[in-house]
Amino acid sequence: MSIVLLARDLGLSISTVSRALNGYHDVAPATKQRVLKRAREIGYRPNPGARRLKSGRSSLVGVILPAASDGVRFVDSVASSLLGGVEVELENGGYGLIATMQTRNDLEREAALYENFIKGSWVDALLLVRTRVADPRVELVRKAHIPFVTYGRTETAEPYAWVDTDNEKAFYLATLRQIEFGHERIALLNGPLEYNFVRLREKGYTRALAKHRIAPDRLLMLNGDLSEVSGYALCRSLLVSAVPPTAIVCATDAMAIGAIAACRERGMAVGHEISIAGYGNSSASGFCDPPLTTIDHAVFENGRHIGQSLLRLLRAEAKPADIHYLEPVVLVPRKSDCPRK
Amino acid sequence: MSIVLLARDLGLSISTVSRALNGYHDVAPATKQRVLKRAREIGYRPNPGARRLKSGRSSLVGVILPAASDGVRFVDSVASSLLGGVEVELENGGYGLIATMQTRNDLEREAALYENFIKGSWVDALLLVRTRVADPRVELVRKAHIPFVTYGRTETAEPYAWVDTDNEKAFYLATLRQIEFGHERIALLNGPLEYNFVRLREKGYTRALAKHRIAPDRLLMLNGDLSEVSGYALCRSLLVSAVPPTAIVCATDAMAIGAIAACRERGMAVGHEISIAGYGNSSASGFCDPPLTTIDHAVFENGRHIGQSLLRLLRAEAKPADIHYLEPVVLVPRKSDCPRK
DNA sequence: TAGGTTATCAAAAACGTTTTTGTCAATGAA
DNA sequence: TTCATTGACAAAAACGTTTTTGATAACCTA
Repeated sequence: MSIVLLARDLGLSISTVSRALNGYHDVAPATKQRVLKRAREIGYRPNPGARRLKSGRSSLVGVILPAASDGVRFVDSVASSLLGGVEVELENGGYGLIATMQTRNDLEREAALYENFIKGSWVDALLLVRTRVADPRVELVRKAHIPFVTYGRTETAEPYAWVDTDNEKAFYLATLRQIEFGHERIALLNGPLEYNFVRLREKGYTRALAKHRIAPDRLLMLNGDLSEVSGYALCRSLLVSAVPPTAIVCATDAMAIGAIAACRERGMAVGHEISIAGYGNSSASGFCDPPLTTIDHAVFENGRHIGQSLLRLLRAEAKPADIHYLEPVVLVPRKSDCPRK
Repeated sequence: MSIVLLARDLGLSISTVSRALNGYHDVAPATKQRVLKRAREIGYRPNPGARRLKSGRSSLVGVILPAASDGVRFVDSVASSLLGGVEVELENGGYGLIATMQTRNDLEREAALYENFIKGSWVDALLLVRTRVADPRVELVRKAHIPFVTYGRTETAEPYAWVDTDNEKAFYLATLRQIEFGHERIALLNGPLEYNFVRLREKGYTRALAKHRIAPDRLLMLNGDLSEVSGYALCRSLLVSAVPPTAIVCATDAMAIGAIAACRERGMAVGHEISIAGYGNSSASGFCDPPLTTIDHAVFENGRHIGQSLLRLLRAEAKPADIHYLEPVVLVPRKSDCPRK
């Protein structure tokens, strides 16, 4: 009964206080100031439940953080920076960001989780992360008529708002660099094919090969999870093959670090006898041996773009079809890749 | 107006439907089943806002994820596993977990954020992570009379519910191992002293030294952030000092990896000429060169303990003073540390 | 001066639940 | 048979907002 107390304290009606607080224009400037001042003094905070119940709005954007499965730990990789960027922008617009965890990743539970989140009107808009090639969440959320932005693209007929890193360009650049180094047998250590970014990285890789008329070799395109263990295991299998690659581009720095370990184990000098590149410019990438050539991209900035896009959608300043942002990438040359021997 | 529709559909009163749904005992078993069945068919979900408004309860536990500052990125380090464990347990108890981000970490904003979260009755209980030695949040939350569990301990007079990793033991073990290797000049590369776990790690370190009557040397106890960069810089400064250490224990694997890089740069063979140990058993720790001797602890299990504790508190099955759980640690010996030359 | 605007505020009706207080019949004890 | 008890349901009052609709006075315009 907080707003009634505030109203009583001020000698005003509840409605006037509410309208003053919400910035309506049919309240006298002087009164408005008086209300605002007293509200601050008294420490009044509108009950979010009541507000949401009445208006249907929560001033909150939601994100469901995917389970840490397949070694693809979204939370652990970029979440901190990305969500930080989102939050910072949303805050400017008077919105908050809340996250909930998805502990299992079977499709049914996922759908139920999203349904609950939306139907419960927890949030006014949604951020979808770690998009898959065919992602049922996009349709599910669209049907709920709630604004949403995806981090990463997906295959769908209808237009939708997305922000993505230029994964294709990244792997085009990384692969091209190996080709220019004289390599021809270049392996790709990639992630699970269900993820869209994995397809895009493969696409960039094959495009670079095609440009130089190098036939892609299926035996050199391996998929694991994105972890060090996986990078180690896949690289190991490559090295013992009949015709091992002379260069390896990896989907993550973690995989590259695993791959480096595998090479070291076999006595191969990475950056001399074999060429390896990673992706992500992780904090460790500059400190492994040899320092990793990798791809850098501004995750925090990406988060800010997402935040801004969400705001524009919420304010109906833009249609989903208008919101597409491809974050540029930049290759960070270090010592792990090298000309062909 | 969803429950009224359901009630109308069933030919029952709203109150009976509500009581059936909430498991009261003054509704006939047959009626209860009928209500439950129809509710499921119709896909009825009580409006969380209305429920919260009326009952004051949200069936939600909240956690505020600290900003990624000082290189101490909570979200990126253990959050995924920890929160996963929390969520899994809470789910069993009919509770959910929501998180929000803390983008800045000045004290005022922090207090305001927590105030909002609590006063807005967003959550029924709170999880406090990354505790500091003197942590104003504990008092703040206690005053709000809301159940809470801290991950990590803090210095406070009143009893409170905590779950923590045995940081002291971890560094006691790691340091002891170096001593048994014959080292006497053992450095500690630690984190910001404001964090409680940092103090505990220092305590474990000094306790091991004391046991063997080695006088702690302030010049060997360095504090940085917990990143690779910091480990690199601190280690570098140690190596050029008058009497460099022969062993280094680090507060994180990341720091250890930075330290290894610094040693390599100066041509020192880690695991032969100099001994280095990390903490956390990160996925990278097994793949660096040399593989890192480190401390392992079950973060997910820790999360589950937190979840269970939260549930017991919420159900008033336990008092905060009864809830103390110290997670055991285990040393993982690898190749980065070695007997004194 | 009369009629219509506008500026400022208030009354009251929701929003969808939970919970308190009844009601009414059936049951048990005396 | 009578009175208290119990079992199963319903009525109605909140919870704290937002929003629609009104009301009043002051201000214009003609």
